[in-house]
Amino acid sequence: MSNPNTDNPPPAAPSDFIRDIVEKHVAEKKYPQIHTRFPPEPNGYLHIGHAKSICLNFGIAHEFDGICNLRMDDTNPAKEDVEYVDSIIEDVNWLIAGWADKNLGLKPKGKTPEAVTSNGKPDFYLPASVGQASSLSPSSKEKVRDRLEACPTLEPFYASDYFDQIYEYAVALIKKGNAYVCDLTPDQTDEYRRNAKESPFRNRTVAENLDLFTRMKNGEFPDGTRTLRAKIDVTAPNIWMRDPLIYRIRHAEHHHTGGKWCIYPMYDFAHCLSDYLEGITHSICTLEFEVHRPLYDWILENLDLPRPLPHQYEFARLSLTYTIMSKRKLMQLVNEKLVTGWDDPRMPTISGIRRRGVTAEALRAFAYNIGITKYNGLTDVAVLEFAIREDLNKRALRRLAVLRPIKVVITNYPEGKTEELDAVNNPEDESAGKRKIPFSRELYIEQDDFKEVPPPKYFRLKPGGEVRLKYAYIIKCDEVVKDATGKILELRCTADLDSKSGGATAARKVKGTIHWVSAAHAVDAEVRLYDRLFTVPEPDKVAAESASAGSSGATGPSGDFKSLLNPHSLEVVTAKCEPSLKDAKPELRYQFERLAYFALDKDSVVGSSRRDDRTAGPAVPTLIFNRTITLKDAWAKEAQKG
RNA sequence: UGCCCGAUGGUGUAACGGUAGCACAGCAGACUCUGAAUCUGUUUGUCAUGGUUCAAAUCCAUGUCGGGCAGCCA
Repeated sequence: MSNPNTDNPPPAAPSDFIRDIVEKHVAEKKYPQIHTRFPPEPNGYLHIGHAKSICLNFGIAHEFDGICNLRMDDTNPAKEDVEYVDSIIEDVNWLIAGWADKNLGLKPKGKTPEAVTSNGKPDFYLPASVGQASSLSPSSKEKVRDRLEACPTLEPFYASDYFDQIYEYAVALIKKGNAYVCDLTPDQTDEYRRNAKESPFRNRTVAENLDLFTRMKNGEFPDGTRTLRAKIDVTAPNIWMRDPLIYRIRHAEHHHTGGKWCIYPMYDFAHCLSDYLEGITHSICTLEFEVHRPLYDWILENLDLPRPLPHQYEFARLSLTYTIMSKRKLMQLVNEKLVTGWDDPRMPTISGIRRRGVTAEALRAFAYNIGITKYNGLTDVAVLEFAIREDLNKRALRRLAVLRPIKVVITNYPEGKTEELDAVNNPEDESAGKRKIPFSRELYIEQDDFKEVPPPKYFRLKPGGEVRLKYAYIIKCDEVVKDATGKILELRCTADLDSKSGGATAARKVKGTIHWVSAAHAVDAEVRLYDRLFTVPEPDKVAAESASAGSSGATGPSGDFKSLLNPHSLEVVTAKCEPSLKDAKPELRYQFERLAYFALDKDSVVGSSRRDDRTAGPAVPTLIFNRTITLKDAWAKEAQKG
């Protein structure tokens, strides 16, 4: 769980066209219970676009007291892997934890609908129709939950668990004369379909089709030599109704079913039936599947399945500025080591976002804020950044840390003296309490907080100028000490020793307040300063343009989005931190005052296992912070104007 | 090219025949021991043209623009 400090109140449930439909169905009592599903293909890591879908599907289940199944849409063994299955489970659990985890549909490990059959029928996890529901008690919902809770080892649903059923449905379609085995090559199939021409194999007998399909299943034919096609209408204006393929031959090991199958159902055939088998009521997907909906309906209707059938609804996928969402391109970044992995904090993956320090609450608030429509828009990444700052502002512990130090000597402060000053942990949350920070004669301040030649409106430290050291004294810069090259070595300052909190001149107004760290007490930390991964707002668009414009050839045929990577997306510094940061905890969030929000990276070694006993070589920082996001910086904007 | 879908300030969304609202961003100011947060104010919008109607962002028609699909991927 991501529970740093405060539990922010959940945002108000949003309203959108899909929720309107669900609400109407609930009012009509059309279904015994609302049942959605989140069906990723395990061929990559989940990204923030999936987070939108997760929040929609689980949000609906949560708001209407329903269930949302997590289902691996794993019908293509060539592209899928257990690594992705595992990451998907982790990411979904993280995102819904403490929110919709009670609405998560899982199943007993190893069970399939067939495996739990009690009367010869598949045992649906929730009623798939009103007719079947009548045999269930009104508390069917609780039964489902009881069943889930009673089983210690639960797992997500897998489309591949239904391969037996789906196969039987295909046979049923053949027997009805609604499907046939086709021997056309891929190229021929393509050509026939484009030209609305019937396959010469379209009118094979049922017996012949049954025989051929059985032999396909038995592995008698090589990949690509035969397919099973639904017999619909090759002249249909919608391409997907022109006798679509529903099974293809793939002699491949499947990550979940192993070597059991050498034929695999296509998405269109597997998906609607998986929805049906799980008793899904609202099958929500993105816009590109809209043209597939007639096929979705056709399959279920032509199998004469009991009604009401699941229904498909489509919404616009998320696009974000300065971000790419294509799994293929993200994988390219990983494979070519342009980032450190799928969970690199610069990646738009859920795992990357999490590692960066963003909380699940913030991500959910973002998903709620952007809404659900059928319009293909481009959301400003600033909306995400706002959600992150809003969340972190409320929960982050304030700390003093100097990223790029300059030494300051307080010449009128006694050598060897140390004071412990009170500092507030979180001004947004009084219950977070206070801590002590040490003050002494030699300090570090931020390089940015001193200017020998200050620009207009600069109210930090300058020669002869005064500034407040947060929680400590007002100091005045008397002297700038430089080396032969003109590099600043240290600033010599005097403090107004009465200006500390409670002191005689504590109320004196100085325009600037800056952060600092006592040099003798400072703790070093590696700080990874992340920035956006791309330099342009629409990397996909630019890449596409350079690709099409580009017989110039320099950027290559795919449009080289990699040339748009921000070379400054990661900068690593060694920061001087106040000593309390020694005890930083991975589950907490920190604000280094006046700078940014940070979270401990998983590479850190913290607590009692800190490697303080290191003997050889330079000290390797064991404290590693990731910059989640900077504070808003009005001064940067002001300085730019000048 | 065929089929499908969409269009409300800079961006994302709401208004479901009856006052065009919210959020982000921007701008200006107040406050501030974080140039943060908070608070106040504020610029900017119904794709176009017709039609229906007492009344249209909303219904209809046409056009324009944008997106999707045309894998034995999902």
